[in-house]
Amino acid sequence: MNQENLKIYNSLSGQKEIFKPIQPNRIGMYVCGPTLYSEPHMGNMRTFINFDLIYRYLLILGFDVKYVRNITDAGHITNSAGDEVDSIGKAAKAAQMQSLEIVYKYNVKFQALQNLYNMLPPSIEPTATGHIQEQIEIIEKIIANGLAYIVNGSVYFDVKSYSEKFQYGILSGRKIDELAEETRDLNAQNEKRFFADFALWKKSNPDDMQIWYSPWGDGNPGWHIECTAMSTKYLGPTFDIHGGGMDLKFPHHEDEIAQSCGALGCSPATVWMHANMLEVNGQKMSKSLGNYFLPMEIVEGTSELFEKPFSPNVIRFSMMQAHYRSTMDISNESLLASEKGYNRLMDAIKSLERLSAGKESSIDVKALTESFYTAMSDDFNTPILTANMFEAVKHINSCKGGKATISATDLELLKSELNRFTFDVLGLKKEEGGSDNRLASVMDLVLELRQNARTNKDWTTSDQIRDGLAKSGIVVKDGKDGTEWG
RNA sequence: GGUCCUGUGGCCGAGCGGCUAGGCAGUGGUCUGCAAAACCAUCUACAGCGGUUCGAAUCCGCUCGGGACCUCCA
Repeated sequence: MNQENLKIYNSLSGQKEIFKPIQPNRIGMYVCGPTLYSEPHMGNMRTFINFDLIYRYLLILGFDVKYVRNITDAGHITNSAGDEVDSIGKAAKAAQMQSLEIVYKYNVKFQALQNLYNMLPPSIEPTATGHIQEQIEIIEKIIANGLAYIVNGSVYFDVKSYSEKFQYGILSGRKIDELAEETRDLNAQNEKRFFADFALWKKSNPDDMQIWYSPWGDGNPGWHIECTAMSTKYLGPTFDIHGGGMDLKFPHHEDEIAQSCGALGCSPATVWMHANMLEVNGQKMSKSLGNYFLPMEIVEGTSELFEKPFSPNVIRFSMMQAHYRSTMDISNESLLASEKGYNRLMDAIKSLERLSAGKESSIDVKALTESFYTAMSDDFNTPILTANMFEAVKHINSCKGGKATISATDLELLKSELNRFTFDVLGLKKEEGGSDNRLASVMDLVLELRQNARTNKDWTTSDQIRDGLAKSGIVVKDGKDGTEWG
């Protein structure tokens, strides 16, 4: 399996396409990151975990990937009704903090969550406030191209003029005429000439928490312009992959396309990828519905929705059992099921290390490991990948039980590929432990004593040892060729 | 109201014209001092109604249900 076989579903065309990087072997990828006005919830994390998976697999295929994920730390005042919706400023006022204090606070948490869920750091995590100048420059270009207008210190994108040269709605499939009918009565008194116009720069209010200077007066950048400015700066006018949550498709990504075309004359990305929503009882997890929970609540077991704590690995694995383009329902039951499956996989990987090779293999190991690549190269199909990995699990267990065999070559192949896909692609964290030599020698002694008891059919003693160890979290399993612990 | 997605067995979740994934749970075995695990076998499916086709969960139409976006949102 190689780079040429990779297929990716492109939201722009609505179909899977063979992926062709703009430059051979190199990929520029931009993913819309979080707005840090509160702690990211599990739904937010799903998107980032999915793009982490995609990033990881692209690396495995040997691409040189530049992965840019922004941090939105500027409040945006872009509501079409003209209302103030500066979420960061609002949170700051409520906490009697400054805007960047709020952002910093939640950024620390976000970075910790990245670690917790074993996400690789992007190549760059640029911030909106660090790129005000770049945003102003893009806006100036759009104005110079006659596709934006200034009203009372604010700048708006002129969707009607834009539509004469470009197709507004190309990504989301929306048509301006249809949009018009629905919203015509919403907000009549508005600075905007046309309801679909959106703010590139918004004049500040006296009580704004953050204000920047611009050629048009003091104000705030519009919501969409930061992504255009930063993606252009770090990846160029057109790059390979632009990703984000499904809910950003319209208007955010649509407007990004308009801004890039309007300023630079070209669409920012050749491939658009959208990760689908995490759901609770069939409904999108969201702040406003209140059906969300925080990543730490589930790991610590403090959420009422879950009867016990679940490890980040289990949560991540459970996400990998759903496709990134499908909605995923998370529940106590689904995590319990994933936890058992996860343990099964991990046990098999441990068993694989101890497996001894036979003369030949009773199954086609090469075809099996190739199926891992086939699954992932088909639009990152992790449910198929995990299904195929469980085929490997089954075979490992059969070998262990003496009902199947594996050759030395195949054993090495399976070891390297299964480990690669488990840890490097799915991004499950290797569990530490087992490296403590002192514990290992103590356990050898304890298990020897227990074995003596078992030989003497002294079940009271042997069970006492097993139960006692269980209290310390050490599980003892009596197998055919001796006792395992872990 | 508009645009789009979706409805798979007890649960989660793939497949998207033929060969009926996978995980969890259930049932019956094997193994086992017991336990746990594992292995083998097995049972529950493609919302409904029509149509296209030699053949449909998979394509088309209608009906019913669920959801997303259209306003900040991962």
